[in-house]
Amino acid sequence: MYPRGHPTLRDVANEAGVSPAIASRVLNEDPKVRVRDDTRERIRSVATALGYVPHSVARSLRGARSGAIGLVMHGLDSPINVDVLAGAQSRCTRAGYVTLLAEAEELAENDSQLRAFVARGRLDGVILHSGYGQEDRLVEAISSSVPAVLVNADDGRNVPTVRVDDAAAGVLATEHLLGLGHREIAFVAGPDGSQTSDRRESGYRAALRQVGLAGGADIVHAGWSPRSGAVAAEEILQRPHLPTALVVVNAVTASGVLSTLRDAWVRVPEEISVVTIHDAWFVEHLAVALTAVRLPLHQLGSTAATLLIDAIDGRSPETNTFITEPAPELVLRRSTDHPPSREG
Amino acid sequence: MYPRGHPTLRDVANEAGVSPAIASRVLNEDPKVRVRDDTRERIRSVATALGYVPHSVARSLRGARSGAIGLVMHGLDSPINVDVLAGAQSRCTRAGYVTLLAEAEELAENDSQLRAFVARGRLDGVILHSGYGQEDRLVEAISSSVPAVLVNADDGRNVPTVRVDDAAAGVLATEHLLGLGHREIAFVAGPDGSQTSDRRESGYRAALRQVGLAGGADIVHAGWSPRSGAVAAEEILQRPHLPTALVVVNAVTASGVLSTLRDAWVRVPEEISVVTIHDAWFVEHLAVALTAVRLPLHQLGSTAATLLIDAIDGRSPETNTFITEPAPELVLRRSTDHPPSREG
DNA sequence: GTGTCCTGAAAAATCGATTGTTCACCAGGT
DNA sequence: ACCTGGTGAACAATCGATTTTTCAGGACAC
Repeated sequence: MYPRGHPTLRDVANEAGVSPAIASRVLNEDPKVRVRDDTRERIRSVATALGYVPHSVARSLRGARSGAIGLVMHGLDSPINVDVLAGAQSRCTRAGYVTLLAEAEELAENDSQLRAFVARGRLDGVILHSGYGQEDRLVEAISSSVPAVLVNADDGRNVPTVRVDDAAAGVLATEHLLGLGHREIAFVAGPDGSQTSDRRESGYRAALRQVGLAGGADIVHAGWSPRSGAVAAEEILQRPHLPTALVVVNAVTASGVLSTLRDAWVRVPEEISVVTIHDAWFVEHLAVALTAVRLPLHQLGSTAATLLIDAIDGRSPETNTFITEPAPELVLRRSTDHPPSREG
Repeated sequence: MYPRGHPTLRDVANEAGVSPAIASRVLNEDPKVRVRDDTRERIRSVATALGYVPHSVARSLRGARSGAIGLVMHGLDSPINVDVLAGAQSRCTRAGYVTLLAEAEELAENDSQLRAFVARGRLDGVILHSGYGQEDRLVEAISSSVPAVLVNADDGRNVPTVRVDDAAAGVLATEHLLGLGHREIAFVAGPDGSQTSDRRESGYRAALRQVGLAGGADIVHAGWSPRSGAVAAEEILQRPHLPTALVVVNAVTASGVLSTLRDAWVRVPEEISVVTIHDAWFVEHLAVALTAVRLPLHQLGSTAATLLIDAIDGRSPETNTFITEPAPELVLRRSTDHPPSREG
């Protein structure tokens, strides 16, 4: 081994009896350079023999590229966004980038963490999982330092944005219930300010309007946690008149809703139908196997990564992209059926 | 703005009429240097005015530290390990490190990804989520390049290892069932080669031995997926004689087990009790709210990070650490009760 | 014999910050 | 006048790889 542990390019060059310059070009297969075959061979075999590994930091410093992409996610410990994360991570990795992971809340609260994350030279670009409201400063701070792509945000900033068709998903879920004969359908929404929830809600409203039920919108506010879903369900159960069906904004929220209904001995779907948006892995294992709208969330992540990489490579990406393929799709399970008054 | 976008230290120094050397020392608050107060002020205000941000890559090159820690996880899209990931990520971030995320399978399969990840200078250390078997090459490749801490692996390598007390969790789950009067208890195990599963199984066996049921061990092999749990449950249901209780190695596997039991109209816990190890968020929302052993997985991640940071700072960490605080704990829910023959 | 061209490779500058060494200047002592 | 000492800051080397520029030496033509 060498004094400081790893052999450097200079060590390889010395050992091969050439200059670092020519060693660099040979090892990087620079086509614009003419080298004798035996020299080329010698350099290569010395590099292998010494176990030479390029120093990524030195390379970045000179090359102005770090080969790293930042992933800023909400709620790392929540299962909601793992698909997006996995899709983005996988695409970045396959493209030869390494990925840096950060949590949006931490970054927004802690300036020194934010600075460390976007420190110059560290990142070639950032994928910012967004649409949670109240994140203008973060988006601004990040997108002014490095190329960025937003995931799930509404458009309206001058930063490229990618999202799935949440409104269509809301329509699909609601039309399914309408088709089964339901007319009293409540929407269990996410937290205030969530653009994702708002778009799904607007789909729900649109579907109601379509059948002339414009005034029938019935919104119950919850959040992204099982607990908030449970609270919303309790609220609904205290009404004198139950709706015959629920559209729940999200699968995690729905898990809380279903558990509360089970504990209150309200039968699903006999007494009340439930459909959710987001076909997560666990929905078929909940208290009742849950009918859900499948969204291409993995694609969402990977497409965001693709767009970002385009931007890094200098191709300016579209500013507003919908993932339409595969299209949102209803996955039928046990939790939806005709409303009680019309059963059979 | 400056030619290449961001002002450099030299720009700040020029603007303030000093040398880069003194600017660096002032901005880093080097105590060993004497500077007049007005000079100090001038440098600081120029830096602020110009919006100077240090170039992390240049700093790393000189300082031999990158300020980055690698997190290598199994199954990023699986919910099993998010707690560990979140714990490690959070601890690293708070300590001022950024975190690089990679998937163990990808790295093991793809040499160029592995090389990009452990390229010299990029990482100060790696937390390697382990214990899945068949990963010797990966552990070797990583731990020979940078300081590393293994999570969940058996010891026996010369790499520091952290884990929770899986055996104790297995004992706890099994003793709970024994205490309820069960004597025919099957263990639904993880995949072959999983050290985590093996340790939990050994706890199960130990608890049986403790009450003189050494020969009563009944192992059904499954895996980490809901599907594998479902298959295992189907296998059990085809027996002429059902066990009265199941210990399931993991909550995700258990979700498949429970769904299969529900679909086969086998009542839990009236006909069969089920307990799982790993009190994930969703276990209370499954087909039946599931009794589970809570493990300090978040702590596991954060302790691994702490040990790694110690190692990076030159303090050699213990080679074999158990997370004992908080201790494994049984969380009682609906899925366990007395066996049918003794009910009441 | 000298100038030109080409090949193959070395030299040196560069990326931006850090850090050990050196240095100019002034006050005070002899 | 001359040396000493301390202050405040500049100088220059360094980290490791990349890349532009330069150069040595042989072949060839005139």
